[in-house]
Amino acid sequence: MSARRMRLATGSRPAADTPRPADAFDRGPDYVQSLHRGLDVIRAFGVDRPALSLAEIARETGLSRAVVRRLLMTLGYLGYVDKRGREFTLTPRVLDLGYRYLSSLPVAQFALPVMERLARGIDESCSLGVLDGRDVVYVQRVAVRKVMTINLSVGARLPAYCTSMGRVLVANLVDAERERWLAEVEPASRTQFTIADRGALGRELDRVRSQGFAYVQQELELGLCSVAVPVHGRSGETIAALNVGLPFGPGARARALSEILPALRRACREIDSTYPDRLDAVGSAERIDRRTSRGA
Amino acid sequence: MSARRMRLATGSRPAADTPRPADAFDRGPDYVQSLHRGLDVIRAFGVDRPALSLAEIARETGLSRAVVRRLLMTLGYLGYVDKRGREFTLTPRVLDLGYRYLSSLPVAQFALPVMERLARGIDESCSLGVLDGRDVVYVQRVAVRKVMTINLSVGARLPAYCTSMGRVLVANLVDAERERWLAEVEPASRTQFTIADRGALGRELDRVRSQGFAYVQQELELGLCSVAVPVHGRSGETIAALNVGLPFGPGARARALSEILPALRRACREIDSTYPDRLDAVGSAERIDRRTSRGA
DNA sequence: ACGTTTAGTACGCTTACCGTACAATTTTAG
DNA sequence: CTAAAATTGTACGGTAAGCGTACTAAACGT
Repeated sequence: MSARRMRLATGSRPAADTPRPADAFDRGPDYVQSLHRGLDVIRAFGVDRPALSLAEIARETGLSRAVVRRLLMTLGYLGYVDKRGREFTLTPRVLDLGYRYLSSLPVAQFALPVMERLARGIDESCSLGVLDGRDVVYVQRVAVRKVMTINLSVGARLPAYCTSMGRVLVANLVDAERERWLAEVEPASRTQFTIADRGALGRELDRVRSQGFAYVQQELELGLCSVAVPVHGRSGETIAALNVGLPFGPGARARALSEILPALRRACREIDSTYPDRLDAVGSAERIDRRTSRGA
Repeated sequence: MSARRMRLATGSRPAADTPRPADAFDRGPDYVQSLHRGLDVIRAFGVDRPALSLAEIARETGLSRAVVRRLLMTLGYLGYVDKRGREFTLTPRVLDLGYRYLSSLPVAQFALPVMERLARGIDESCSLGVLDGRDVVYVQRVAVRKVMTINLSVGARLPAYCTSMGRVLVANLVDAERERWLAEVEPASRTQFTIADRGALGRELDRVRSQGFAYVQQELELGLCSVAVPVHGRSGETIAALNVGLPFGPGARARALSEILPALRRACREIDSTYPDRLDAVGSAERIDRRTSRGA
């Protein structure tokens, strides 16, 4: 019996009894297995695995070789993967997919020139990020030469709980979502300074919200600090976060608060006023538990 | 009768009679419809369509509403799309897909710091691109404030035939592929300066290859010029192109050739020497005709 | 209030997909 | 250099996963 048939058993609608944010997606009867599997094949590739063989992908994804082969042939036919000998690689075409998202986020475009000026002015890297579940995702970035241990570019992800942008974004979620996020977050002590306690994190979020910015010092990584402020949409809701990273050292905090923060605020006002209409999507914490099993 | 059954009729292997580059993909018996359709749903979103309703997507993709719904539910379940009211939007998660490709292209990482120095030195924007079929795809970019009519970012695409990076990349393809590319290109006169003649284009490509760089003046757009040089992998093959754009004006050409070109060459040598092993994929023109029907 | 468009549900049909099994090829090991 | 191991490619029967039509319900526009 098909999974879809279950609908008969359960009766009518899937009954949104859990206080889920209105429009949630179940893995309900409407679920296309092949699409899920195909996307997982793409995700099998990554930083440390630029080229994979059929068998490797099959092992990686837990799918049968026959299935992986069909999926790869399809992706190849569509131009998303290339084959050299027995190795498969992703093609620039998959970038196109991601680009769809970026170009549907106008603020990423409008912010760029402002970010360039800002980064030059203070000679530190500057990024724009949005929230996706537990992570901050970088949607725009202007780097300056400084050699940092962390090399981030557009599309990169960092845990929200220990980054300045993450805190700003979570702090400005509507109450219900923030609570949900806090309840589900799993903070880890990345350094000895990381706030890894749920309670303390909650209090910090309150503070961030009321003071309108987040300053994080060596919580993600030793030697690294950052300040972030919220970027607002037309109707005032937070749609992104803008941050500046700086090396830790004596006076880092003072510099962050007295020099950088005001510059960030100015940049934000510019962005807020510059861009015209579409104010869309900061992303939400809703998605937190709807991940594919083979997470992150 | 299933399409896969056809294999019985055709006998053994699909017979690579056409002089296709060794490992080509057919839309053969191994083809997963749902994956193709699902990816098309993602591609339905774009610059001018950040939020779409079910019916709009169905119209856009030519799929039945029931199918689109199932695909959207699946994408939603996996966290690739969000739903607000009746509108669907892409989430930052799709960026993750594109990011897989970028991070599997090491040169994009290694080039960044070099590009930053270069861009600052000459105060002009600098980009790194690879070839994908008929297009150049931007995989890294360092912009400077100058207001250009064209606003490019990572993931953007431009036709190869009328851009400096495109010419460099095509010029350095192996002979067979370059011929193929030339035979299939459909040049259009984007400005009165565009080389829109196949023969002239072929000659220009030869020149570009022998001289080791491409200079393009107002062929893509009036007021815009650019110079590009090839970036090499370990084994000497061209794996990307590095370019600098500059505004057109009297002396633009002179400046491009006497000031910018040497700087580009220097930057290239740095990149060539810097990065360690993996030299992968410049992308190829192979994929040119394996596009989904609802192309670019 | 009424027609029109859109979203959601139901369900029978079948094809598109699955996975096992086998053959051909390449790689590793001894 | 040959045997064993691993990987890719091919074949094919079974079926459930996905399809699309048809209908209902809700939302929208005027």
